Amino acid sequence: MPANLARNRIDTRSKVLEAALHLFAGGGYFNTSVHDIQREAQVSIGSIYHHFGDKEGVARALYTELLEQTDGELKRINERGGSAQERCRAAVALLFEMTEAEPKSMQFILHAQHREFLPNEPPICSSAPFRRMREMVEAGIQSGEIRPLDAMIAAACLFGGPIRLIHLRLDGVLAAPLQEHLETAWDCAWRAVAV
Amino acid sequence: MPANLARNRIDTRSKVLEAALHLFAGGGYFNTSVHDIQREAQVSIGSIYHHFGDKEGVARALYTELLEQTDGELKRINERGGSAQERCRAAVALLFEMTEAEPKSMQFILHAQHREFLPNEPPICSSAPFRRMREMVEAGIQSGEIRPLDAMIAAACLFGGPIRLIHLRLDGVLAAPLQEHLETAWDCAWRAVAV
DNA sequence: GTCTATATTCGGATAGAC
DNA sequence: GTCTATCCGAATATAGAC
Repeated sequence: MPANLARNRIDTRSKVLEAALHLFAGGGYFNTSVHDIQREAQVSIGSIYHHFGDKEGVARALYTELLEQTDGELKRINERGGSAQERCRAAVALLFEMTEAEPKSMQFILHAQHREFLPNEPPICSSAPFRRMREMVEAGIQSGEIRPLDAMIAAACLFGGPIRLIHLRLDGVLAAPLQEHLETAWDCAWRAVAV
Repeated sequence: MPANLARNRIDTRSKVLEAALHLFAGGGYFNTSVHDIQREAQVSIGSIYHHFGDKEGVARALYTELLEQTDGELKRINERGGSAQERCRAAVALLFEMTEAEPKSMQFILHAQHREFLPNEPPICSSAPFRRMREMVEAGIQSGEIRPLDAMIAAACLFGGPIRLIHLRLDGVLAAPLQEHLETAWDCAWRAVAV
């Protein structure tokens, strides 16, 4: 396959996804028309339908792409080894960094109600990244770092505070970058479940 | 004003709101048409526009009504007195009870992205109920029950876990009623911020 | 205040040339 | 693979009788 052909294909595809992310994160899926995406991406509407089938296909591609990316980062944290505490803390740090570096992505992953426009997707909390975070908590329970609670409950209690802060930041309620709150937030989170 | 006239007016209005809540909570605002509401409420579409102006008006009425109701309950908790710890715990218990008793209301208040369809509303976290919960936390900091953190951060850390659990329950990920997790969830939450 | 019928806009999706 | 022009259904909102 000629390189420039592949390049063009990728370019169009990613131009669409980038535009869609921008618009979905800003006004939401339903307030964004395919015509809006087309205009923003500087691509014809025919191309969008050619690549993604329908509007839902754009959202689905974006969703799975972002989740896979996030899951990859979490996987790397796990592979670095260390205690459950260190891994969980690194996960929170990662989410905070992502929120500051890619607020739109975070907005779309965490803040949107996907089931309203991707009816076949399972709830976000049973997606790969969330499962992986739960696994970290399970490991912590096994190793005795975390109190012997139901893993699902413990994960909610551990990550609930940090996730709440991400929501507040995305809503513009918190003025300062999340990193400035990392130490405090992590301290609180860990106290909640530590032995 | 004749009683039956008032009755009818209230009946129509509340029939519409109940139907709208059902549909909004089930499929979301944008997947619900005014015709759907009309059908579900057994009311003419003209009545809906007469009472609420437009579709957004229905959502707004529902939203403010539910928030006021919730805020009223929280206010009563505050008026009962007691330590900040007791009040905050009562707030969590209230939210858990509401989730089980009125899952649709909770879904609509907590889970929906209101800014997508009520563009003029402030974010939910700056609404009256959330403000009131933050005030409870501030009182706890004043009284020395809670560590001297930024009140916004402390509130997020304290209520983040329980709110996360509510989300999980509404998504059908948790099988058991939230009340069964109240003791554990509160214990974790309080450890996060207690002195 | 409530109803039915209707207007109008808009947005998702397709056709078919290049 | 990309483009433009077009179709068509759906959904919001209104008109106007009762």
